[in-house]
Amino acid sequence: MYEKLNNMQKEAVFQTEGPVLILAGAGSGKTRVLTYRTGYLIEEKGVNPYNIMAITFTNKAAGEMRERISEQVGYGAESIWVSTFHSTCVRILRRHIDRLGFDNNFTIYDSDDQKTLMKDICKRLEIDTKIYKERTFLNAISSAKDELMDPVAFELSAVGDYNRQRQAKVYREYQAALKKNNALDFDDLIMKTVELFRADAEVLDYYQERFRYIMVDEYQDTNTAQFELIRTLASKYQNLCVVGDDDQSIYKFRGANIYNILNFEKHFPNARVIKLEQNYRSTQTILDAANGVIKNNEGRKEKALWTENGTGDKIDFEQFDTAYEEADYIAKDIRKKVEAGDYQYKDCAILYRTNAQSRLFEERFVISGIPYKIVGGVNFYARKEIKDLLCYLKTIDNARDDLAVRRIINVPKRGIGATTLNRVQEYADAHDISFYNALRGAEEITTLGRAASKIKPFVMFIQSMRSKAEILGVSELLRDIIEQTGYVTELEAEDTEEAKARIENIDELISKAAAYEDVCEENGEPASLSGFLEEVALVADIDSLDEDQDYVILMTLHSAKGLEFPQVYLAGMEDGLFPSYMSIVADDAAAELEEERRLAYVGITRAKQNLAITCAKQRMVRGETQYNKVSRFVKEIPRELLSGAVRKEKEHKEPKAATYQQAKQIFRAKPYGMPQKPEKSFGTPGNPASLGYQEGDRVRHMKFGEGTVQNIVQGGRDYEVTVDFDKVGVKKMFASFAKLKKV
DNA sequence: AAGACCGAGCTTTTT
DNA sequence: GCTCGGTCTT
Repeated sequence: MYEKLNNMQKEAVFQTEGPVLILAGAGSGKTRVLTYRTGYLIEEKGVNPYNIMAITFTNKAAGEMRERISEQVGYGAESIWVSTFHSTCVRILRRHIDRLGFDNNFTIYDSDDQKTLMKDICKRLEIDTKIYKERTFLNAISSAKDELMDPVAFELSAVGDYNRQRQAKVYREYQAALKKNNALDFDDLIMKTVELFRADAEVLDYYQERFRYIMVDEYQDTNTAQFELIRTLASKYQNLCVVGDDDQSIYKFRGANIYNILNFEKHFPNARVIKLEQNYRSTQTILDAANGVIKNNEGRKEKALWTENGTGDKIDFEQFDTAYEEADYIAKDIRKKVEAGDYQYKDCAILYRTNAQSRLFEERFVISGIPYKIVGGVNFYARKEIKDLLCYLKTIDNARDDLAVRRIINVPKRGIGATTLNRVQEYADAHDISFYNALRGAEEITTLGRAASKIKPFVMFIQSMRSKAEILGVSELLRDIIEQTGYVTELEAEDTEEAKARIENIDELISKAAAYEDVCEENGEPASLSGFLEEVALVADIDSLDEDQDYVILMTLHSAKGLEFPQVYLAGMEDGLFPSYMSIVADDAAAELEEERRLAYVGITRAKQNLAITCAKQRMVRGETQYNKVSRFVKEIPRELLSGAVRKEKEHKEPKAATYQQAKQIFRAKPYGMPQKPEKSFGTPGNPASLGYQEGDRVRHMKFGEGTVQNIVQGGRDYEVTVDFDKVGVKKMFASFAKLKKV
């Protein structure tokens, strides 16, 4: 079965002992190598699956690897530890963090929580957040943690630098507050684990013994803390295999240390280095373009991708006058290719530099009725209604998380305001107890007066939920919270489309909780509240990509790493946008431009068969019109690889404002983008009767009011309905979005 | 205490 | 252009 591998891949698979660096170019079959290697370890080398660990960055990658390993290995695959850096650390910390003075049921703070906490701290330290931004402090702290620098070390490094000394003070307070709340932020997860290993030889030895064979994917993205974690774990047996591509290192801003991969042979002098350069994904044209771009970077490990896949089509390069036309072209191109049967929607991906660019495409797709899915942007779990409910769960689970308690104490409104909260906080500080415990003894707080009577029911409620939590499952608990707080009832009363979307999200949360319980049951583990909260804290948007559903995928270039699509559109290839203006004017512009270039390389190499590169001469950025030149990266692609017309002629300049307004209407109605499952109306229009109205009927629209249906035409995958509204006149709209009701 | 109103800042990327 | 957060009003 190893005959399926090329010679270099075989070498990588068979080299099981000692440190190994696999330099795997884009699309060179590294996942295959890792899974075969795992199989080889178990079947040929007799290694116990229990002693193997594979670490990735995203849950999606971990899931895929787990799946492919179980196909490969069969028996015993489930005892291999395959997971992300963050969840690995959480699993370890849940068992042992008490040795560092935390409770094992700590909560995990996301960036919203961090900011709230930071705000608090700045207030307490009397720092004016108009001058010194919370984000700046948090970034400084995050970088420090990436480098394993604790507040003491930070302070030492700040000597003579007043600004840095202030940051050190904030850092110290911030850590103290986290500890008081029994909470960790994302960076702490890694750093505390390293700290634990350093502080406790017994624990370290246990995990070193357990993880005798360690594999790390996307190694070029590890930061110093992650490197130290891996190095420490592997130091006993030295069986460390890392896979990465320095050309795809795109997370420097997040602390990724490219020297982890460039200097691997220095860290592990007896390391074996294996290069995988044969590409199985793309056409030679695409690879030539990618090589043409990346070769302009210095300080990289020399590699040249090649393939046996054949030349393939040229790259379609198009420049437009405006970003609207760009979106329009891509939408039409996708439609054309889908209707010709060349591709399904899900074979197409639009990649861009910034999330903000997604909006134009979204508007265009809504109007054209093209199903799409945007990855990134506002995370499901960051939405208000979801966070509110999760904070109820957090409060029930961990009474020491003051942040969570404060968030929900007046949601829904209980008539408890800022003044009351401040008085409770003062009391809590004075008596050195948690916020929640101060609430429990509200009668004792003399300054409160009558407000104490409003607090009592809240405390009673949490207490009762706490005892229920022992018996109820997470989903039942959620339902109970919703029921008793009247959260959904309140939303129903609002009776707006936005409120409905929120309710849908809440339903989705309940299903996710139920799904969590099911999975736990299957695995024979107890479904704990903490477990659910933890899972929820560590999911990224990219994890929700579902390959079974047919939609065009829109995402940033960063999110696209590790994925591949038959048809890729690189949109907004303009100097100032990509490479970003920030990188062009940066102090270390040369280094930043190299990072941008790697990002371009990642983008190009996502394409399997077809690549289109587009840009616009003019686009709106932050309400201002910008005029941009074609990206320098496009110019680095050999000209003969490009085809496509530079669009000069103005094809039917339809009144953009009108369609724009139309799209906006639809937006207002559906503020959260696509539903989780694309609506039926996308694929199969069904018959006109399913609309529930016909020509001549009186209908009501949520924005336009009442009107008379003039015409219903089947247009592609949906019905186009023309309605004469009493107030606003004749409008054409798609049935699936208009949500017309017969009156 | 709760809702309305207005101005600032944002947009590089996120586990 | 839009969103968030702060202030002002009731």
